[in-house]
Amino acid sequence: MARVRLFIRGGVDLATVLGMGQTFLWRPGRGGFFGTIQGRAVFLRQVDTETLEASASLPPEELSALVSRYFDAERDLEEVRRLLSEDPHCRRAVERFSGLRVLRQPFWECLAGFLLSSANNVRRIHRIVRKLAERYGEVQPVEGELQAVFPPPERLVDIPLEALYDCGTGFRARGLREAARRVASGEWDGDVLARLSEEEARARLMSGYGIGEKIADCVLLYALGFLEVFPLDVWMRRVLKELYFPDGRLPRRAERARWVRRRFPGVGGYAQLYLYHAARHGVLLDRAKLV
DNA sequence: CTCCAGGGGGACG
DNA sequence: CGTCCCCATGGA
Repeated sequence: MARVRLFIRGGVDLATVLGMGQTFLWRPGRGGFFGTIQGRAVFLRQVDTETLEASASLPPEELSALVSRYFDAERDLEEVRRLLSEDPHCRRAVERFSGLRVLRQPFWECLAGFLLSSANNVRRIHRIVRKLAERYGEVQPVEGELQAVFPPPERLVDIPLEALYDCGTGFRARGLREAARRVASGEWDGDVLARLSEEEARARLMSGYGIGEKIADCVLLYALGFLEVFPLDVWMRRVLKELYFPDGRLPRRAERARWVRRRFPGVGGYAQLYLYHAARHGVLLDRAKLV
């Protein structure tokens, strides 16, 4: 069992980043968080704003590299925050919430999580993911506890849909299993997709059942490193309508993607992350009025 | 009971 | 192109 400390450039708010809805693989416990990275049981703890401590059954150098990549630890957030602050609404969100980061998650675990996100809520996505891990994932010891990791794609390929339903997946089971097949067979490979153009990678993901533009964009952003991608979900539709087009009418669906790309050049993913989090916490929108 | 949750597919006009 | 309904499920 190795335990390492990592420096996260620009800082990180661990509890927020792990719980806000860009990953669904973490549960709080023992003053930190237990979860899965790349099929490994990992324990994470916040030491100070720029320091994390990580434990796992791995050589220290491998653990360090795994977690460092996960948190995109070398990214210069000051530059990102500076660019975001040019937009008044993003600026408010940045001032209110420091320590948000776009994670760089393992491809399969990210894809599975967002396949389960459709017409769902964050708490229940967590519950479904945990159920799948408990039922089909390997149990690994970490930090004095036994942690069930999220199952690799090969493990889900032959599970009957009814068994997945029983974990609470609902109608998302078909898409999840089909995606597991493509990843297990090598048809979809995160390293390969990450090297394609944004458009080509998105198109390939959208060829999968249950993966439309929004879910594809979340995977491009949170797993494949396309930081300019701005996922358009229900919250962003509210934000655009209330904040950016308060009088006029919302641009047509196809128009919105181009609009956000031009509005937040190069940092669309961070812009979306901050707007999403702020809106959900009633900082930019009157949440009571909308929900 | 209805409505909604970080959607998407299919059938319509 | 847009709009409608359906897809499971649990909480408000």
